[in-house]
Amino acid sequence: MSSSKVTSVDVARLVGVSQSTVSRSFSNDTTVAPETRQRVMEAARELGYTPNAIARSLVMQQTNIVGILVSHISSPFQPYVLEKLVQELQHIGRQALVFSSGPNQEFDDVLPTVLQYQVDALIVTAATLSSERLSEFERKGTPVILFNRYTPGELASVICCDNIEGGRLVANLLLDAGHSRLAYIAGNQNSSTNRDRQKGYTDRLWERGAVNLLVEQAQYTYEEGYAAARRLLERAEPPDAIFCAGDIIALGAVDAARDMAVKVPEELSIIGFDDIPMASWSAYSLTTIRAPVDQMIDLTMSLLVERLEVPDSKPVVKLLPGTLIPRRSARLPLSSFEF
Amino acid sequence: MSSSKVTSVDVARLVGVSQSTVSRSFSNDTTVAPETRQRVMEAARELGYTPNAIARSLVMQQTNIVGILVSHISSPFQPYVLEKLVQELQHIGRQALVFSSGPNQEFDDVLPTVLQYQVDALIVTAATLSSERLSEFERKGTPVILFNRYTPGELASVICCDNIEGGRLVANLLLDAGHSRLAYIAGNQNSSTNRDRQKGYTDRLWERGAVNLLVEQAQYTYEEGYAAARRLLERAEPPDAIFCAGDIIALGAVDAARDMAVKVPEELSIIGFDDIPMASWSAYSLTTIRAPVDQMIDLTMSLLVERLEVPDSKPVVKLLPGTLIPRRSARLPLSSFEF
DNA sequence: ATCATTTCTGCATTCGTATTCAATCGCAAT
DNA sequence: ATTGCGATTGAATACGAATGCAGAAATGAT
Repeated sequence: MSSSKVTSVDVARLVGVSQSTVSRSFSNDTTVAPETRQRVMEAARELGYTPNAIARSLVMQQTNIVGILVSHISSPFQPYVLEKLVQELQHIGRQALVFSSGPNQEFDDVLPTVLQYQVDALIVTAATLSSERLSEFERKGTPVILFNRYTPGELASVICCDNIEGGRLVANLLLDAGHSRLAYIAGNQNSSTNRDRQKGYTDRLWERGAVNLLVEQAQYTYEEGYAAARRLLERAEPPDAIFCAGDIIALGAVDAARDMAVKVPEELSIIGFDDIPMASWSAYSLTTIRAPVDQMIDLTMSLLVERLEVPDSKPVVKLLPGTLIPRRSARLPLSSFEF
Repeated sequence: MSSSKVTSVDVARLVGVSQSTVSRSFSNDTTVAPETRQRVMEAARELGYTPNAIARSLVMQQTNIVGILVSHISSPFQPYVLEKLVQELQHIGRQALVFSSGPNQEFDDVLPTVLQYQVDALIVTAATLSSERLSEFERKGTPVILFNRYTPGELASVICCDNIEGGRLVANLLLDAGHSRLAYIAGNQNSSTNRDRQKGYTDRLWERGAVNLLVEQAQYTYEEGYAAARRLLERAEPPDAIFCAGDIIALGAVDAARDMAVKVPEELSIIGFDDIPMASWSAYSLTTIRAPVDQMIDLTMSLLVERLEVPDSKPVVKLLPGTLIPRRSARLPLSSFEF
């Protein structure tokens, strides 16, 4: 039952040195007599002293805290990203302060709080952020990185899968394989991932003369994917290929087809996007476009470090190509399997 | 390009009042002339002033930050919990500082950092925490809540599904339905969830005279569940019922059975634990024991608030019963379906 | 032995905000 | 006009650690 708060002053008193010396003992790059440092450390252990990161942050003008804004962690693409980001941040000695927009809570509501906590940087994954808000961070000198979310503008860095190109790739594949009645199941309407995937897909279809596209709306959930696919398959002229805005939707679509006795891929090709873990499960074996998540995270971290350590670094935009993961949910041209 | 750091002093200067008045204007329960407060707020907006939560934390001796320790967010039970916790914390005006133990990084390594950041409380989900470490928090007066992790001892509060009783329930169900060659696929050996589920299951089997139990080890992943189930089914005398330490393992087991042309549930019953979202997917329709997650989270939050606001509140241990969710992956006595 | 250098340590201040205590003002009652 | 009271406000200090500057001690050079 030692006193609940032990400060560097207490340690100093016990050792018989000044508070400065205690402070210096705890930072590696300062000059303290080895023997003194050791006595300080011993006393610290004895008293149960832990440096106060809050106080340090105040004087150092740097918290070592990075904010992470997420929405719908539950969507299976996110947890992996979040976990990795948290771990990588720990790795470079930063902490992750995580904010989430609830179902009906807009991000702009939580941003004031983020600002108050003096985060050194902010990573935004799959969320909508108004540019006025962005500029508040910019003005404060806090770098913002949009992860897998592409918004034009120079206020923030962007690390994103090239969703437009990915959509085009799918269009080409499906047409090359001879599909003729194409469909798209969209994800959240205000997400940039959905917007870009849809745009690439439909643009390319249009360019190649496939103009009759069926489109259904869904949120990024299994259930909505299932329902949307059902609606498509119950039509008089059901599609023979469905591109889904995300894997989670596609998995629902696969099950919908199975439950309606529509053979995948013989009668219906289904292609997803992201390559979440479940896509590879043997019950699904989902053909999909893999977003290079690990690479994106690596890039995010190195960009973060640069923006934190190089004073005049500027925001950067990086688009990374997705790659086809051919599995068994879609009939594709043989050439797709060649790598 | 206004100055990157605006403080309450700047606002005070602009309005022509003292810093104290600015500070008071931003806290609700203090007495400031309404007209003055308004002028302060206007000036604050004009300058882009945001209160500095770090400085406030230092003087208030309270950060409003709650630490959350997670391991393997990727295991599908966790993201939902994490998201909910983060949102609920926001709801009561606290932030979540998230720490993760990497694949080979023990928790004890990150705890010093947690301590440094002066979190008001700590929530630990599914991780191992030595009791020496726990006592450091206790000594500092920081409440610790173990979420879904039961460790004897009075140093921390515990909110946990009653895994032992859950395991017993499964044993009863499988025996009542007439299964005779029972198996268990274990999860991480050092997790309390696995330990307790296994204990309840095997104890009850033993009590009822079923002594020939097959056991396989796995981590909490689909792949390891798949592999473990394969090993079981390749035996000379394969089991006719498998209880898995977690749903994610069970899903792998279902797919393994399917791939080996073992009919589920006709030839093999599979029961999981947790009721993760995928368990209800039509490709699986997994019979499982549902951990009352929402209830657990609600309890966690109210307990947290109590421990933060009531000075002498003591740690609390709460065990909540799991409930059977009968689906189509197991043959069960008819009575199971009656609710 | 003297002075120059290096190494180490203490003093005092700073970071930005909350809060105690005392001062001031306006206004009503006497 | 004087006193008293409540409502506002300002001055000063505390929170805990980092750091520039200047002594002090120790070492080395001459």
